[in-house]
Amino acid sequence: MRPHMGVVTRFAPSPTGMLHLGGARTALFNWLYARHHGGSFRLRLEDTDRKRSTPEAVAAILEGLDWLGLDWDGSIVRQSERRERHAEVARSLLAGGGAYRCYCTPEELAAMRAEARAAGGSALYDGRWRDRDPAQAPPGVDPVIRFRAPREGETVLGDLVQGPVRIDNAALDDMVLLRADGTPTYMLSVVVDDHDMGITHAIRGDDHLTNAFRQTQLFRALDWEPPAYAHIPLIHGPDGAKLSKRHGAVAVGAYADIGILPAAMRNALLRLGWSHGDDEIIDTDQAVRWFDLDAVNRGAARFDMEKLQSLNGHHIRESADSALLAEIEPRLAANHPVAATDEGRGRILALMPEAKTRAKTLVELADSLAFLFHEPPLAMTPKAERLLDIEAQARLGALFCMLEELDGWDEAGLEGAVRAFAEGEGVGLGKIAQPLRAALTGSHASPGIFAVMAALGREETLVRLHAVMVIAGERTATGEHVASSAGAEDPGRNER
RNA sequence: GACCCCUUCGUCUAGAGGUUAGGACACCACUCUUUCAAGGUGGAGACACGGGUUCGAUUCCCGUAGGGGUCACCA
Repeated sequence: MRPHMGVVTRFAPSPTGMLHLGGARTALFNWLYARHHGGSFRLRLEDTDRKRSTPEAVAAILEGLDWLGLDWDGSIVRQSERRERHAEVARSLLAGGGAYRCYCTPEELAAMRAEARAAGGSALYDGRWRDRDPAQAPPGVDPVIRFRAPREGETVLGDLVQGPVRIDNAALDDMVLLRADGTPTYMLSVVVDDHDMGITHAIRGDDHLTNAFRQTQLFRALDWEPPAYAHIPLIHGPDGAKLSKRHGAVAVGAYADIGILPAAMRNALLRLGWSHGDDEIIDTDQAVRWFDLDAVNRGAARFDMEKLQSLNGHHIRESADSALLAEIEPRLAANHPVAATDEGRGRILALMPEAKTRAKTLVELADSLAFLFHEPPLAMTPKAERLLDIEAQARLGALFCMLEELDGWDEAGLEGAVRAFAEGEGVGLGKIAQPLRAALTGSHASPGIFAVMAALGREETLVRLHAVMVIAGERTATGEHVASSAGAEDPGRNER
């Protein structure tokens, strides 16, 4: 498809809950389509159900879109504020015979449905007031206004994703346009607003497919041109069913919390149902350039957390160190105020190039760097504990003295010095690096040990090493470890 | 139940009437290596089934099965 300047898309959530994965992807596709064609992307809140719509949900949706980086054009349209316009359209339809008053009570309708279902059919309104004389209206019943839908023939939808889809008009009933209290229903509001807003393309979930037929009929009755519809497949949970609260983390905010980058989220959502050959890592500029509806799949997709994390890892690695620092600084500073100082930021930045190749989420990234701010003596993981055996402690003592005398303190110099030290000891580098890692980080796994030493700085490195030696000394003294010939009060000094 | 949609490795997907059916995640092995990752190399792994159409179908058509969606004075 060629860029089409007149494109107007919209994301039209009903503010009854969080912005979930499905809605986020619908928003993304509408946004991408508009941006790709140089058109505009509008936001409309479908809050005609006053009982279920909440300001909290509105806030959550806006926050979600903001996080995803999906900006809309123009002002937000609140459907509830357009009630009068909707009602007016319904009245004009009524005046022209395109709609009629129905005096059925909810009980009557329920009975009708039960009957239809029992007879093995679809639970449709049978149109009993369609041609009935309003003079027969029962007293005291406020009528609803129903659309006089065509009963013969079929309605064909040229869906941009699903292709041509047709349905017998007999399979559709006369939907309610205006409730008994005079408020418009969703079905009416969408049509009027899509028309008034000049929406050219309605991209939405597959679950709206049957609505499209009804809406198309309404458009025609009003003598308006319906937008082009594109019904994208739903996102399913791991069990293959439509995503819902019971699937756990479906609100986009939950992904922000676990440290997913918006760029990664967009990438993941984009690849669910849309593809561009074998491309997997797609940034937003490319997405805008490449996105079009003809490459959208028709089958539903399941959301894969593992793949999101992998994608997130890629996007983290491609992020600037300073951007990542800004992301994790608050997370780190919550437990370690030093992290928010120049000194702290310096340490984080020094290790960022190393750390970012290892993290799949910002949470992991922050966690992997937290040791920088732990106070010696460091808490040791069991594996780290095991690395610091008597022999290792002795070597660390000797290493401590060597490092104390070392000129300069940069990564390359440290690496050279420690390698030389290992050689002098007649052991592989691992025999030195691992205990050293345990002593400096409290863990058996960390970024490269020389980068860690450089980031920590000479003083802190020595303090941490010393702390380990002191503890070791105390343990030997109290007989906590079986003393070997190397075990003396201070392994460092003993070696000398 | 009625109507509508869908069906390629476990998952997301590419693909063409004739391909060794490609990639990514996950998995396994090897490699790199100071650890863990990342990276590199390799491996295992799919066209739901049955009929057609055709010289040839995984690809086109029709069924079947399976999955999903919709059937409100909700959106």
